[in-house]
Amino acid sequence: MINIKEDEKLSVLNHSCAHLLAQAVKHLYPEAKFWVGPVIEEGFYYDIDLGDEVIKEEDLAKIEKEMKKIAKDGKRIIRKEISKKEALETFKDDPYKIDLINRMDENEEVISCYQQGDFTDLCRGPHMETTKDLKYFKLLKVSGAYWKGDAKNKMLQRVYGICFFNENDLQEHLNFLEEAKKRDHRKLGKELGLFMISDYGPGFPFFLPKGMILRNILENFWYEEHTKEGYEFIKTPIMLSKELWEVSGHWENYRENMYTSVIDDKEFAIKPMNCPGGMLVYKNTLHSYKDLPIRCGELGQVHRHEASGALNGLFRVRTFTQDDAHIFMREDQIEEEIIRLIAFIDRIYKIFGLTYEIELSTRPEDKFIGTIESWNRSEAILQEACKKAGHECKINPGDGAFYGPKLDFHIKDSLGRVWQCGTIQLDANLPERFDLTYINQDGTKSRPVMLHRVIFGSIERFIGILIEHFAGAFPTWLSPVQVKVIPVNPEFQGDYAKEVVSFLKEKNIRVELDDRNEKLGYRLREAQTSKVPYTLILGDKEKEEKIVSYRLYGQKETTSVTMSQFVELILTEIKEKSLRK
RNA sequence: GCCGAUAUAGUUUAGUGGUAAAACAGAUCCUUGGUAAGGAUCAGCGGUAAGUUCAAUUCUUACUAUCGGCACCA
Repeated sequence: MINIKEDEKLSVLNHSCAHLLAQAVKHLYPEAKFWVGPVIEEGFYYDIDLGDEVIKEEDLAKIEKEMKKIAKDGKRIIRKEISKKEALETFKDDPYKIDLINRMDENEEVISCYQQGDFTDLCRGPHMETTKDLKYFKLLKVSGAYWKGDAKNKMLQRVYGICFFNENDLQEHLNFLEEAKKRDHRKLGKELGLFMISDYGPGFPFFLPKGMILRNILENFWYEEHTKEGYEFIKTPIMLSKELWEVSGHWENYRENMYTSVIDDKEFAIKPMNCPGGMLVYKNTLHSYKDLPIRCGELGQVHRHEASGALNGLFRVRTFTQDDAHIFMREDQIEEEIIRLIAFIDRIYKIFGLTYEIELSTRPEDKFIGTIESWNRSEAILQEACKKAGHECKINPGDGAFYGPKLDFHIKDSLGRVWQCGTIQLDANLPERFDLTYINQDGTKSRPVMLHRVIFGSIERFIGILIEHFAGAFPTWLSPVQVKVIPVNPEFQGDYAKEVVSFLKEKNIRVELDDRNEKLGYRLREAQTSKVPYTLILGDKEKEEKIVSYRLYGQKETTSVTMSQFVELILTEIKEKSLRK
């Protein structure tokens, strides 16, 4: 996927296109007031206040037409430098621009503007020389957007677009958007029978039999890998009393997202996170310094009341299963444990063919518990460990959890889109709140520190990402159906087909027989559209010679091998968790 | 939650102020086929609730859900 922001020339082009958009909007809606029009990874947008008027999807064509007209006229884009006073005068009719000017640095005495024909905009630049260069653009969508990104503010209208230097690049980008649409996990999830969401439970997904196979494989894989890494496992209750959430700080900091209920006059909350339960498990027994680190994993189902507008297939749901674990350590073990964890996460992502970047999210401005000193210390430790693990680490200020800073893993899928999945959160606060201790060599008590961490993030979201990443054509080890067996004529080779099916089933291969009275071509086609990795075609030749002819997903030709050769081939592929070519 | 759009069969869509259509999928049958799309027959539909109207799937309103964003976030 193209990142406009990272390409200097494309950035300038798109920035100029944003001005062109504003100019066209001004022509069509003279009352329009303008906030800002920055370049983003996928093009540009402009935030506009139209008073009572509304730009709708169908108006975009009209605006585009006006933009083309202005561009064709090809006015020069002229930079002007004026004083703050002059600027306040020039933009006196636009309160948004006045706000921008007043927010500027005291010592920034000279303010730059860019003029093209009848339109002048406040702007640092740089810009293209003339509007003539703006030929290959497309307006993509309109929506509301809060002024200054703050939900307390008024909503402006945001128009998104993208601009390229030639028709080909533009077309390529539009094709990419089409491709992404085809891979939409909501669409594929429906087509492949993986999951559903009912109107009776918005944000509460149902897993269907095929999706359940995928999910069970992922969970078993998770248990296996964590066992190798020295984890032990627990399951904690979904619902716990209000007092617990008061101790953990969730009642104070997270309540608006929690489902609560009164039982026998006592208030309870459904867990939005697994940590407090994990704390209680730790406290259940005494711990020696020799036992640390304790790595305690839980595939824990949490419920969070997410805003209705945030829901999106499996990506944003109201109940999901975190592949959670809490690691309790001595202070001197933190760094080593984090480095080890980063390597673990790296190994897991590689198996799926996913690349990633790490970001450090620091202390939120208002909602946090603990002291600023302890936050600073934790942030420094995370950053240092990340560096020592050989990874660069961008800073994402103010995005930490309320109990601690975190390293976030941003996964890049096969289309180059980015998703946040894994996170490692360093927490010195909850051990304090829950008064966790361990016994030292000299018999005194010390406070452990803990890590919260997930690798998939949520099983649901991760499955959504995998669906889109693989476009529904999962590697064989993950495929709900691994082999489809099709007798050319069920009447003549049906028995042989059944024999083959039961043989494969014995080897724990997930196999389906298609001996419907449908044309061969039709059944083959269906095997392809259901994205099954292997289709076995069994005719008289195969039956007589006791062989099978297999066709790989996405390929036309077939290969004939003996049964045992085929089993060996597929079992090796499953064992090695090979990615499909 | 906010801005905007959408809601018709299992799915994808068409169409209409006079009582709903197609394709695919499904069922039964004919066709017994080496890389989908021959035939016959059948079954199935207007998110919910109000309002306007002689008459509403069609117009209006509210609600609900979904989609594109914003805000929030695993």
